[in-house]
Amino acid sequence: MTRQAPAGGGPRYAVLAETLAAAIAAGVPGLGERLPTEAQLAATHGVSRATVREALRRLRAQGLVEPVHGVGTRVIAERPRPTYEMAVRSLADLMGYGGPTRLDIARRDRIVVDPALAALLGDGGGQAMLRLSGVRCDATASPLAVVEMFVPAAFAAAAEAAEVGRTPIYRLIERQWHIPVVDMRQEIAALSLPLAAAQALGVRAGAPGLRIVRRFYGKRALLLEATVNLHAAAPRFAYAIRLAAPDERQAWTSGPRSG
Amino acid sequence: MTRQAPAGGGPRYAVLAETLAAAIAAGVPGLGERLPTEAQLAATHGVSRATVREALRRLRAQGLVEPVHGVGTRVIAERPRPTYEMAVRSLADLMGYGGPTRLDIARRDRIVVDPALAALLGDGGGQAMLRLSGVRCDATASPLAVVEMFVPAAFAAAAEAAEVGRTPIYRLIERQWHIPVVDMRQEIAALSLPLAAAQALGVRAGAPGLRIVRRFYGKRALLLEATVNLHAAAPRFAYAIRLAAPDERQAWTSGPRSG
DNA sequence: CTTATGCTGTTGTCCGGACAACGGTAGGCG
DNA sequence: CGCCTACCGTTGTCCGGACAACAGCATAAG
Repeated sequence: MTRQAPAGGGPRYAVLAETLAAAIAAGVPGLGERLPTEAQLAATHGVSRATVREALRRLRAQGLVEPVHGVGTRVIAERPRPTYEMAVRSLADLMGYGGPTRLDIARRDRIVVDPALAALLGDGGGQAMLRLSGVRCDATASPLAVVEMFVPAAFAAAAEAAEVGRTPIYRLIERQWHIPVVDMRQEIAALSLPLAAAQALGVRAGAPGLRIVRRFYGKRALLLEATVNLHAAAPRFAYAIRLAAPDERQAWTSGPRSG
Repeated sequence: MTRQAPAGGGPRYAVLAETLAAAIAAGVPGLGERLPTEAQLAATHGVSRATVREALRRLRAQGLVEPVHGVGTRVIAERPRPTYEMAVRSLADLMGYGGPTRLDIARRDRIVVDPALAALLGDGGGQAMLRLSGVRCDATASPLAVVEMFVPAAFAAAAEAAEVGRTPIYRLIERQWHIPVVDMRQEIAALSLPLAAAQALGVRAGAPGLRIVRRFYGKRALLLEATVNLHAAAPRFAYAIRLAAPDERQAWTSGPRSG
């Protein structure tokens, strides 16, 4: 007899978790209300409090409930929110380059963000910034992207480090000022490549290209870095990302197999 | 006396977790090696096995270790991976359309995936599929994208539902066969728009466009749906996504405050 | 030499209990 | 009436123990 889901079997905490999740989905207790106390659940379901806590841990991982120390466990959602996470584990991987790449900085200059650039970056109008311009190449030194990086004047010192080109600027900022990136926004669009970029990428001017604008923020929407990458069209370049359901999902859609 | 991090205080499991994390960062045990057994850790640190397991649970949440039933606990990373998650909570939000949109299906036909299409979809060569072709429009009925959707023949019945166009196909499949999407891959590239697509989008043939290929998978890499979207260039269309550091981060950079 | 069997060590599950930390409330005090 | 304090219920932490489920290995059987 095979039982995949812990509908009537499996670990007791899984059974209890499913029971409670079903009850919450049915609206008892409703949104914002409190579950019975852990001791009560243990008594009514004939298990120990440790088992109840394990079940509640699952519900918490699903975002259904939230325990409050000294008060109780509140229902904060009626259905589990399906969250997906980037399969890439770091922002660096997010850049989407398959193999190792190198960034050659050709020019550094200080600019003031004019309205046109502010519209592109979505932020920082009138702000003084350091601009780094260069080309990113793959292992065979063929050009992958024309890159412009913008760093607020306050963090310009980070761009003086010798590692610029090998280490992302936001990481240098994090190291020097201890401001971690908590938010990143990315905007991808097609466009006709301007002459200079087309030449650098080895295609004719006006050829279709891919523009990726990334903005990195610390806490309180503090802009740390903005980059504009211009790529050639397919099949020269494609930007691939992968989203996966987090591991926990397997943990609560099907218990550990047995039998 | 205020202690923020459980460096020398706080819950014992937090102290133990920090100790183990520091040891792993120092390379003992190294990547791929195994931690001492839970019983050994309990003995050497003078705590109960339950406390050890709570500490290991933290390390696991950070992606540092992975316990294997009946074997031991292996080190799978030397440093906590900063994982970022899509700020969007559902795959539907991922599509990146700001407002409500409508999809009009113009044609349905059955095809067999030829090598060229297999290369584009990255999968399913020689497979029989149902193809849905149409145009996605925004609220003002101006065209946003030319869409082609491919559904394996086994799931073609899902595309017969009346909700096609309002509900994603993968959701219809999930409802009918109870196969959830656990993996999604997306590939974005620039290209010159072919004549038909250019006309539908109201731009001249050969104008730059954005191609987004999405593939949805169930368990065991089972292809559920593949879509190809063609968009006009900036500023007509841009694909925006946002990544945020998950809440957990706070949970393990600083233990529960006290004092 | 290959296959089946049992043993051993490890993690997974579960129990019952105890005290600490915390939020909210009722009562006492000014 | 307003403020402070003690109390109570609840979750957080921690203990010690027990058995089940599982992977890997050594041994025995074919």
